[in-house]
Order: sequence, then C-alpha cells, then structure tokens
Amino acid sequence: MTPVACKDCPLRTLELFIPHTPEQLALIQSLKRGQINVQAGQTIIHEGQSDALLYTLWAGWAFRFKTLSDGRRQILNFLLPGDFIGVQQKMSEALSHGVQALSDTQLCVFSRDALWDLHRSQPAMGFNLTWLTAQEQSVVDDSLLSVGRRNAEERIAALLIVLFKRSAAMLPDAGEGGVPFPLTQQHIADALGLSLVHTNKTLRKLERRGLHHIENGLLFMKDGKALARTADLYGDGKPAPRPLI
Amino acid sequence: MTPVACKDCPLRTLELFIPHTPEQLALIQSLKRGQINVQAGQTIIHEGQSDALLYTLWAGWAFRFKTLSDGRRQILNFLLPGDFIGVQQKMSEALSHGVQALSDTQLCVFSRDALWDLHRSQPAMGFNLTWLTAQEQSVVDDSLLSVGRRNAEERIAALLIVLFKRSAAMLPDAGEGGVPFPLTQQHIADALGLSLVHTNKTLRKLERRGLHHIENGLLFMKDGKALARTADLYGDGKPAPRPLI
DNA sequence: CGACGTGTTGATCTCTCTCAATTAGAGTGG
DNA sequence: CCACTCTAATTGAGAGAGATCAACACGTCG
Repeated sequence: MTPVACKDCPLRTLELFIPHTPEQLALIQSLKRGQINVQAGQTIIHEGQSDALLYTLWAGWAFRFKTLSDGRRQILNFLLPGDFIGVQQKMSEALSHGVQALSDTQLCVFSRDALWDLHRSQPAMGFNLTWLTAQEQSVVDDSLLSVGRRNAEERIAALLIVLFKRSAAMLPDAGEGGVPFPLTQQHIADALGLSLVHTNKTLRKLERRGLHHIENGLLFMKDGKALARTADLYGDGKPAPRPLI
Repeated sequence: MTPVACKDCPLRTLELFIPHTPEQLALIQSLKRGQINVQAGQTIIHEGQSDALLYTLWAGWAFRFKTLSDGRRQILNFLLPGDFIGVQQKMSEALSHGVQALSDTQLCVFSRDALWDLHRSQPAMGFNLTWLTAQEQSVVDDSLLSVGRRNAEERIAALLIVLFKRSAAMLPDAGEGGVPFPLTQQHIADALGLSLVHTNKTLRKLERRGLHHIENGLLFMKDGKALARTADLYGDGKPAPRPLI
C-alpha cells in the first residue's frame, strides 16, 4: 500500500481525535519509520521482548495480554485504531506483555527514540503522551473492577458496552447497523477472567434476553439501557477526544 | 511539621529513586503548594471528584480504588512513598477512582497545572512523568493477570511478594526483620477480588505452610522461593529505579 | 472429504462465597 | 479497674457461581 502522510491520515477526520498543529504533524511524520501489516492472530510484540519498537495502530484491532507459565492467558485491553503501542517498555525494560492482532491490522512504526524526541521537541506532545498513557491505564482500571468485583453477567455487559462505544466512534454513523466486533468468545473469556464455556452460556443468556446480538463479526446493541443497568455502568455518551500520535 | 526542601527530601537518598539535576529539583520545589497529613482510613481524593490536586506521597501507604453502586470495592493498586497521585484526572475529566490513606500519610501538594509546567519547562521531567505513568499501569496489569487468571492461593502469594519488595525498598536493610505491612485482610481481599473469609483461610493456609508470617503490621518472608513458585512469579530482585516528582 | 476453529449445550465438580459464631485486642467511659 | 463497644482475625457449614469434562453442530479450507 502507498504510505499516507501523517497530516492526511484518514483517522484524523474522526471527531474522536483532537487536531494537531502543522509543526506537531511534521514532527510525527519525521519520526515515522514505516508501516507494516500484521494479519489476524499474528503477534505484533512478543511477551518478554526487550527491543520492541513503537507503533500506532491505524487499521484493525489488537490486544495486549499476559500469560502464566502454564498457558493461562489474560487479555489486558483491546487496541483500536488510534491506539499507541509500546510506551510501557521504554527505558531498557523488557516488555512484560505481548501484543497480538485481533483482525488484520496496519501499523505505523516509530523508532524507540521517538518517545523522547516527542517530549523534547514538542512538550505539548509529551503532555499528550502522558495523558494517553493515563487514559489507557484507566481502561485497565475499569477492567480490574470488572474482573475483581462483577459477576459473569455484569462483566460481559460492561465489556460489550465499552467496546460498542469504542467501535462506534470509528464509524460515521453511530453504529445503528451494528459495529465491527472481531472478538471470538475465547477473547471475551480471556479478557474477563472467565472460562470459555461459561462465557458462552452467559452471552447466550443476555442475547436471548434481547440485550444484544452478535453476528458475522458485528455487534448490535438491542437494549443499551438494560445492558448498562446489568453492568452497573453509569457511562455517558462518547469517549473523550484524544490525541493521535 | 516543618516542610523540607525538595532537594533535601529524605526519600531521595534511597537508591530506589534516580537523581535529578538542581534545575529539576528547583522546578519541582517551585510547583509545590504545601504539605498535608492524612490519617489512616481518611480519604485523600473522593471517587468522582473533578477538582483534585496533584500529590506526591512521601510518608505512609495509600491505595486507589473503585466501587460499584452497591458498595463492592476494588482496590486498583497500593501507593507507597514516592508515588505520584492524580495524573489520571487531568484534562477536566472527573477522576473515576478514589484514593484513601492506608496508614497515616504525609503528602506534598502540587497545583493542577504542575503537570503541564513540568512538561513545558523540563521535557526530561515530562518524559519521567510518562514513564512513571506507564510504570504504574504495569502494576495494574499485573493485578489484572492475578485477579483474572490466578486462584486465591496464587493471588495472595503474588501480592505478598510484590508488596514485600516494594516495602523493603524503603528500608536501609533488605527487610530481614520484616517489612511494614499496614494492610488488613479486607484490603487484601478487595485488592484480589476475593471475599474476606476466603482471604483469611487462604492466608492462614500459606502461613501454616511456613511461607510467610504477618504480625503487628510487619510482613515476614519465610520462604520466598516457595511463595514465588506458588505465585508463578519469575521476578528478579529490586524494583527499577524511578524518578521522584 | 477430513481437519480445524468456533459456537453451543448438558452434566458434574469444586473453588469461592455467604451466613453465622467466636476470639482477641484496643479504646472509652464510669 | 471493669463493663462495653468496635475492629480485625478466625473457623465451621452450607450454598452457588463458575470451572471442567464431553459431545455435537456448523462453516471454512486445503
């Protein structure tokens, strides 16, 4: 594919992302090293890898995860277009989690020095990075609340709501006709700390109750109110606008 | 108490913290607005509060938490001296978690603009902030792995190890005679997504097996190897040196 | 067409929760 | 100095949410 200039990145037209100055865009452009495609199921960063680069996901979904030595896997969070990958592992630390593509993805690649260059040349961008990192943490915070204190039904409802909103934010319409949802039930189970079987049964229960519907990689919100109620989620509407590095 | 100049902060003598330049120290000093004491059990930041300041904890322990509307509480992570509090809520976002003192604490207070000032005046400090935020996230990542995929015994072993190391890093010796451990079993339960009763029983089981011992607010590591084995934790030794804002 | 990945459902099993009761220590007030 | 109260730790018993085991359906693909 032909690389697109950062300033013309189609993602930037979404209202999910805040505008940047020409200087900032030029800086990002100058730090960009290339683009890569990673197919669904392939690993973007290996668990324990210490020389990983930085990436911005700009098409497709991915997820961060950790595993125990016997293979039990925990998905830490899902990555959607616009998400920045690899901040955690800077500073000569081995990355303690892996990143894997959920659907076919395309990523912009940055050198590892980009983090520091951003801070040095454009403090405003550095500030954005801190904000982005804090933002991602709060996503993990929410997951921890779910996995620690919600039952299976509540966890699934909460996850569906959050992912629906994030997925819908990528669309021109508001997701009336369903939103892309590339997760298998195994992914849902691994994100929520549930077994595959119990995930399936709970998912079916909610679906039979008419709260949602999943078909062909699309998620339909059939009763958002009810879902929010069972999840004990007092979420507002859209996600906060964010910087796109 | 008489305020101590940042450059003379006793915490900085610990090898846990990396040295800063005189300019950086002066900047931190200039952003400091005061000091406060918060007693054990008191709230430092309320859940949902939107005008919270920034703090650096410099004595005592605290924790971040979230609650569901029916009162179920999840502790997100524990805060020890040197931890920075409040990055999450910048940018006119309501803070979605609370912070509470675990023991009697003392905190340095910074204005909310400090975050931006740090980035603008000292990009290196801004970089540190990003790193610190990423660091804290990886702590939560670890918790999520525990709560999602480890059983009660494994979770408790993992928590004890991690907190032992963090607590020991505050000490001149390496914690031979036990390390401060101000948690009640309820805190452990809320951090690990377990019930109080089951936490107690599991804790006793490990203790009877001779893996650890808790007494009078002190934690003793009696068989670190065995604890690490049951936790499936391949941790090295000391925590990575970090900036102190 | 057989192998494989994903989804579905039923039948057990068990880890963890809930309920309940007891003990011990710290603090308080008369 | 002793009742009284509160918090934290402890232990037993029964219940239940979720795990594990097993089987089958369906679509895709080499």
